[in-house]
Amino acid sequence: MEETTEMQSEENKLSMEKNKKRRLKTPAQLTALESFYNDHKYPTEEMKSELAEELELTEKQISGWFCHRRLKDKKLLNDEVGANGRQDRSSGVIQDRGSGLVQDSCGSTKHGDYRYLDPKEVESHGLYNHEFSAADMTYAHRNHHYAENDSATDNTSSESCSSLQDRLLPQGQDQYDMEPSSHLMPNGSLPPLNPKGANNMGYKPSGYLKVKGEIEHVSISAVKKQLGNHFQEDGPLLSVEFDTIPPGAFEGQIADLANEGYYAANPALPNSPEVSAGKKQSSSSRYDSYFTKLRSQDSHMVGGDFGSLHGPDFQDKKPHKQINQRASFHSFTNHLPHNNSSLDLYVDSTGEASAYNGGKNRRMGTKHGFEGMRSDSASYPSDHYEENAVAVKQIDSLLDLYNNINLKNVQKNEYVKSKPSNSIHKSQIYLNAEEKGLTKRMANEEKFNDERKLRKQYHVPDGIRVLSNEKMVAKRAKVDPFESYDVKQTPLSDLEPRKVQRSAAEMPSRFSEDETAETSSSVD
DNA sequence: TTGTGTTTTATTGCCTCC
DNA sequence: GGAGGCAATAAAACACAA
Repeated sequence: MEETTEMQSEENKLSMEKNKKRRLKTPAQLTALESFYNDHKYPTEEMKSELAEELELTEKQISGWFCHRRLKDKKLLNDEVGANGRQDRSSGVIQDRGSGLVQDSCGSTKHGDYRYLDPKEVESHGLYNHEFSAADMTYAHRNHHYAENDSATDNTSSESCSSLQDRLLPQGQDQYDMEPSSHLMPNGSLPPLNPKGANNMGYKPSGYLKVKGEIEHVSISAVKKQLGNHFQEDGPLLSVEFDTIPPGAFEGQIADLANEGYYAANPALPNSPEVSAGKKQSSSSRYDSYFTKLRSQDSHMVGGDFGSLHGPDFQDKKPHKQINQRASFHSFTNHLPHNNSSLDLYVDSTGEASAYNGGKNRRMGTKHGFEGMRSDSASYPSDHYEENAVAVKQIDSLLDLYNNINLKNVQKNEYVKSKPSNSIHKSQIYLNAEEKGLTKRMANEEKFNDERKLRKQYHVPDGIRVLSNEKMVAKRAKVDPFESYDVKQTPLSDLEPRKVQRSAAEMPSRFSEDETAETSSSVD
């Protein structure tokens, strides 16, 4: 009797061990899932089964994972909103528009959260592919108008179609990178932050926040634009405290606007940080179809040669910004946390990189390009290396499959033609992203090595979550006009070190606690 | 080493839509 | 009624400080 019980318990034990209650997804699986989630938050059955097959998981697991992933996104977004709610209420009319955006990133339809689009609808209707409805196009067009009007301070990411941009910027990373001044105050100091958000979120502000930041930036940049040369980057912070508008400032800009469209001719303000120059350059050229194409591609895909864009001054002033910019396109390959360490990173002049993670266990890949990506994706404990290599191949094939599908649609779309940079094949994007990804990551790693612990604490795959939120917000907002604005919340990876470095006493007195994050986005 | 907090995974129940 | 999704919950796995 007892014997049988023992035997049964033994069997149970074995069976328990065999079917562990909880099995952690392998890093490779997570990478694949995250990558896929980036593009498809609501995968179809087909996708799920295929994914399940590729990853050797059950469809149930896949479904569950996606479900929880969406919940996670939602929760994070809610946290973000909660942490920044007061700021939202203080943003006036423009903010109202922003607040109209739905916070929920999970696409729950039963609560009527999404007044614009159901996420499923978005996906099934191929918003990615820009098959907008008339209303969508109207909205997008309006948005485009905003983007164009703000292009004087806009940056290279000012493509009006956020979804396209999302496709272009799988992680939305380059947006941050293209916005160097968002990380620095005009005097080179670090902008104040929203400590609460930085603390609590553990990842870059995204989605609603980003949109909201951009929304505010519209007004700020409009003022900047109008001020033109009179705008002082090192002056009082816009939206917080304005200098008296110089006499004639508006006339001059009106004339400029009349002559040059909305481009506020203001080349390279003396004190203007790279953004101004960079943005203006990129935006001003947006209407030159050819150069737009080139620059757009260059900026987006190559991360922009900011050295040439901004000249040596900029480089001298903000060397680490250059690093950050070079590091644009933190592609989807960088989905995994903990693989950041600066200690042994080196990027030589050819862009070739050697990276050995000084952390626990991540040995980074050594080459850029796909190899870099793969090694990146496979930068896990050695026992996962082989597995990762296989999985990354699987990711490639999966993403290619769906990306190609999307690409076909994208290429069909006439709208895309006006946005050349957006029509780039995603695989190409990935390729470029991968080329840049490693250097960027390494640069970031070098830059943010000190905060590695903090990041680890949150298990934040830097790009993913942010992009996911952003993408969702953008989708639901019907391609928010301000998605294209370059104003971003400074990535947490940028924020945290500053948070550490800057004590409260160092904070500019004019920043209230709530203003910090807001202003940091507004300043640039 | 241990306790504690956080994250991730799995399960269940309920709701909505078809 | 079934499918799919969300929300709540439990528990394992993990990270980290003492």
